[in-house]
Amino acid sequence: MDPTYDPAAVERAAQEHWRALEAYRAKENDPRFPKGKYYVCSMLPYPSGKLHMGHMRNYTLNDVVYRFMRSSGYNVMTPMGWDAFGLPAENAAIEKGIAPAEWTRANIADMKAQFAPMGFAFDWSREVTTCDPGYYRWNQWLFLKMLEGGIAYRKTQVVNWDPVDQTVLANEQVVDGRGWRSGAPVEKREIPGYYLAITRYAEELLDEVTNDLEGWPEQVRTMQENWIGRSEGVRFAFPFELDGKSERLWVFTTRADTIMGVTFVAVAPEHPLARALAEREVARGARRLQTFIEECKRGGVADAELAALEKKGVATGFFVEHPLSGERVEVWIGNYVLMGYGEGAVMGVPGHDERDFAFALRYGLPIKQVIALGEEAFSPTEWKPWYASTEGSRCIHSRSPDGRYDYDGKSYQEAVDAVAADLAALGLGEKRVQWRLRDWGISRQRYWGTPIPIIHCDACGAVPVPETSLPVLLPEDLVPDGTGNPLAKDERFLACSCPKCGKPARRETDTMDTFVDSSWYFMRYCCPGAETMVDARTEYWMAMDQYIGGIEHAVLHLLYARFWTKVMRDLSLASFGEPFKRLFTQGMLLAHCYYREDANGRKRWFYPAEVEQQFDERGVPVSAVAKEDGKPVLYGGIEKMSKSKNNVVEPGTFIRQFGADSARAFVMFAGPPDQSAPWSDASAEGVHRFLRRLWTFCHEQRERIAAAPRSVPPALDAALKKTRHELHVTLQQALFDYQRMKFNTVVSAAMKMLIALETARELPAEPPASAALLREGLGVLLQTLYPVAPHIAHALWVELGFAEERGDLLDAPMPQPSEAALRQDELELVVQVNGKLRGRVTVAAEASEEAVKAAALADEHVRKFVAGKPVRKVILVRGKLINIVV
RNA sequence: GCCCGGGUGGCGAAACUGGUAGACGCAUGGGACUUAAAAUCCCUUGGGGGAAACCCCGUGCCGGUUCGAAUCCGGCCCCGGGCACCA
Repeated sequence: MDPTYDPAAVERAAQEHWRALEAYRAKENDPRFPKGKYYVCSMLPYPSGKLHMGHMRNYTLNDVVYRFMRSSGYNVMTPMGWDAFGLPAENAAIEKGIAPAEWTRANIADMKAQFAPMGFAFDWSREVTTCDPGYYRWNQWLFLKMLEGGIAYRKTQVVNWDPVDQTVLANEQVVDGRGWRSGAPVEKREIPGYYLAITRYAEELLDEVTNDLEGWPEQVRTMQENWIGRSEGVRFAFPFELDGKSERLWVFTTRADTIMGVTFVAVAPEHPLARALAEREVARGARRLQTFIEECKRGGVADAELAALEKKGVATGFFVEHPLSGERVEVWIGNYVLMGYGEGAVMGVPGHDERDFAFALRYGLPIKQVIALGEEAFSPTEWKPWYASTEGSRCIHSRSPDGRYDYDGKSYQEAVDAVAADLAALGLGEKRVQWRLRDWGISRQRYWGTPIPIIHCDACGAVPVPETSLPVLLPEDLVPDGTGNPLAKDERFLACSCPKCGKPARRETDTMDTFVDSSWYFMRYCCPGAETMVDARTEYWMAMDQYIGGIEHAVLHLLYARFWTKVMRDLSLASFGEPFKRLFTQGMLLAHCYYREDANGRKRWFYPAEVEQQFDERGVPVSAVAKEDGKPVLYGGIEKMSKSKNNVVEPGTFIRQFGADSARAFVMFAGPPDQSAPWSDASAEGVHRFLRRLWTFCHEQRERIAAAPRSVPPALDAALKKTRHELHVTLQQALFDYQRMKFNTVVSAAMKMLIALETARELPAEPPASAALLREGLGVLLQTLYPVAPHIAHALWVELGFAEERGDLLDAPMPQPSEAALRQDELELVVQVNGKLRGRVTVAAEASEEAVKAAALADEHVRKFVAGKPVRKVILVRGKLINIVV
């Protein structure tokens, strides 16, 4: 055994050992694992080319779960793949002039090589690359099935349009309302596209996320619930006449109880009525409405952008009829009304809706109070939150002029019911459940994605590509130039014949949203090489037992994957409707950043390695200087690792110096895995010191351990007993923390175990008992540490002879705390007086309540604080504390 | 703007269901070893007061519930994630 810890040698040897065994190759129904399967998977990475410490943290988490579950007796499988389609490859192509395919494949090779030294337990035989035709053909195939089943359909969508580059822009590519390359103001443009009817599954998606997904974080469940957004309300119509025709303007409201407070209606700029009124106005020679609608087209389509807009509107001078009061209500066009939600029109009740209130104040519209809450005073100039209250509210001034409809005195629910019934009787409305969720638009006017398998024929229209002609291959040699979609300029791709009539036709040039790729890749991992989309092996591994990924995917990806799974279930491709039993959302890895500003205010960011931090005598960081010139740099705080701030920490250098185990252990130790944590070289070296100390200790003790008895004798002296107690309490906590995925405290536990054992080394106990305890303790320590730092654990496990006795660490069962070691004869209790800590007493474990009280009151320190005052109450918390209230 | 999180020493954090705030680690200061440095080891380290025993204050801010609050409730401030074409 090498007396000094050489991580490179240790890691090479351990990896070679497990490679030779093909240790991570998972087989269905493997008889070695009677507890059954366990499928753990991390969200697949985008192959950007550079692996950073953030990846390291994510996949270490995954690996720790793998190893812990395997040590617990499960047939564990963990795969890896690449989310290979997407925008960054096109951007790289524009910048470097190389085809996205080439760039992407080179990146994958690079990243795979960078993964190698980390020792992750991936079963690479299951690798999925989403830009491979063997994968994306099934996106196309399922899309065709969805078309057949009516789940996929075509309608218009609104996109960001760059008028200079003649290109559709992603929201990300719109910066301050302008195209990021051209700088031209972005416009909204309507174009046709394909949609998937996720709203058909809204009820089920909501119901299951609320009631069934108990293994999911509460916050993600809440976010999805709110996203799906079920609301009960009333859909009703304002009748009107236009050009002699009777028409209806439909709206949806959750506040039908305020219907008598309507003083205007607002429609979206894209609403057919808005267009009709604008055209009518143009015919009369005015362009006020047209101008406003044009104005609303400015800017992008991102909801965050729209929501932040100043609420503006324009009166149309056109009136509709209030369905109950019969009053004339003016139609406005409002920039805040979304065509995609509800009916694209809303009733305006300024008295009881904050947004309408502000709108009415701005444009001098009447504000009518129709709800009262107790004695609260209503002011038409100042908004108060109770105006929108539904609890304890009563309708007032809610009587139609003809007296036919009267809701005065009714509560929220009574009024809603009555209004809905009255509208229904008129045939002008009914109760309705409205979803916030919108159908999923999957068409992208981009090259690097799955081609949508449609052929456009002048005679037959949009014709699906026959199943037998799949996959529609994406040409891999095109180089986008930032204007338009290169597929639309590629004659080889475009030219085809209509599957229906055989005449020359054109291929659809839109590709699919990359969320399609990530909606089912985890099922494909289960069945490498399958000739169908999925097969029986998928049924074995799915549903996934533990899914791990970033919180940023809480809604979109996770909702789409759930939807996709349900569609597959309904097509009899899966027996399960929910893909992920347990979900863990990991936090980001952050890093310090440093900069200097030049005369023009431009920032130059320094790599952390170029900077030296200086501290005052109390350890408070005071300033940082650049190593190159010794002059100060400014501290930019702890930020998300990004290229632009030069604070991306790459694992390579650290691993070469300190080893993968140190890097793995530190990223686990840095903080709770579900929260963001900063990378720090100094702290990481601290973890490395721990591993080195462990190695040295094992080396020192190896002969004593070799000669030690295999089990700890039942009778131990007090000092050994105490050490063993500490060890097993720590083990118990570590096992609990493994289960709840708090791996930071697992690393702490391993450190505490080493401290306890180092202390035990000094104990003057009789040699065999203390050697036996050391042996037991190191065995426990190595197994506790193993999932986090597998290589060093493996090496020491072998060196200390555990492998010979108990087999390979991979499959050695996790140790369990011993009841005997956990038991204590005496307990130390904290004594509080009026809730403040005033003393401690040691009592026998099974001492009676009376005896404990007596002991506490006898403590001289406690007596000082009780000091003759009458004891009003004594609270005893078993095994913890006693509180004396005086 | 809307939805969801988070805020504890100089720093990363711990405290499992309301019960000893700061485990474990980093950094800092002091010391040992060394010709020296590195490495290693030991001690100190929330703030204030005190010679000491010990006392007071302290978990973003304000208020409440409780024998007892980092933890529960109400209000506020700040930071982060998402908002449907970044992945």
